[in-house]
Amino acid sequence: MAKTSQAAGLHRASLAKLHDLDAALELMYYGWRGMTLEADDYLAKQGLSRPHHRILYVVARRPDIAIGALIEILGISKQALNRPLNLLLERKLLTSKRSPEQHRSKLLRLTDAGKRIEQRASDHERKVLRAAFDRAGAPGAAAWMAVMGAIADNN
Amino acid sequence: MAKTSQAAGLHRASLAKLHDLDAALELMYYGWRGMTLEADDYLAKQGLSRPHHRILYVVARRPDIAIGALIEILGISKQALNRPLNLLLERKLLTSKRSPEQHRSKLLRLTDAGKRIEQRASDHERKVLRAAFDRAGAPGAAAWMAVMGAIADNN
DNA sequence: CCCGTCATGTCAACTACGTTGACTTGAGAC
DNA sequence: GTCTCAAGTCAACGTAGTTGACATGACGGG
Repeated sequence: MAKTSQAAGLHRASLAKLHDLDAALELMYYGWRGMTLEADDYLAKQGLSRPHHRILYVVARRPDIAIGALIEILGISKQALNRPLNLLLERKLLTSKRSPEQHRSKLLRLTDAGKRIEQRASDHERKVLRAAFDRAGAPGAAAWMAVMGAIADNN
Repeated sequence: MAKTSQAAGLHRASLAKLHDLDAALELMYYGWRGMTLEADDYLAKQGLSRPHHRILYVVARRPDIAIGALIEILGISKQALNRPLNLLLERKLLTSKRSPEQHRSKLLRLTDAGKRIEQRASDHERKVLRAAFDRAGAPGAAAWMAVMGAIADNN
């Protein structure tokens, strides 16, 4: 796994603004990085990375999810899922059991160790968001959510 | 170059919220994707991808930037910069000239074709932001900027 | 004039993350 | 018994990044 850290900093570059929305555009870039920086650092120390976290995050919120459903949510191929998923199983951060009746699908679930790592990694991200929301106040946070929703739902 | 497109859609998955900030966390993820989806699609059609766009974006805002400075802003190694940069030069989207006095550095500049592609790709991203800001109104947009700034500057 | 340094360029080897295509295995349904 | 479905696996590939080592050309000083 790569050294995703980069020493945690990498000051925002100051570039001339050619358009009125350039500042916003760059904020999206640096915002993503600001949110994920510490989490990626923590994950790297565990020998994990973002794809592993994505799996842990989804399984945490959908216990007993089948592999096919996980593939669909993550939007990657089963071959791409294979490697990180197996690592998580080997490390016993996830368990897979065959469903009692639907014996052809496997149901994924976090172990306690898996839950701990998922929570700590996500906590790093939530901590950053919480600090920003606290500074902005509830109305600011609500506005942020509304704008992000509109951006996310662009199709 | 990969098919970054994925048919432009990939509905947001509905996951149970374990924490109050999970919704915000997911919005950051899907927001980034929502903003970049069409731009990546456009770039893929030009046989380019995100790293190329990052180069074009920076050079557009820092004409006559030297390679070393570009490397620093992008935060990647010169070896990593090499491939995409050379492609852009070959395609004549960028020009490089040696500086008159400081003859050891090379100065990068966009050609007209480079400017056009940079602008169109960035326009796709700005279009998404503009739509979201229009829906939220000026105060909402300002709040979004403030929150994103706080998130980005987390260290 | 030579030497060191600086900016750039390039080669090789590696890791990670993703793709497509082809094939296997095991379970269920008819 | 055959067909289908979920999952697993293998091979080959593309792209994006890394580190390490080394070459080249320009400049500055002794």
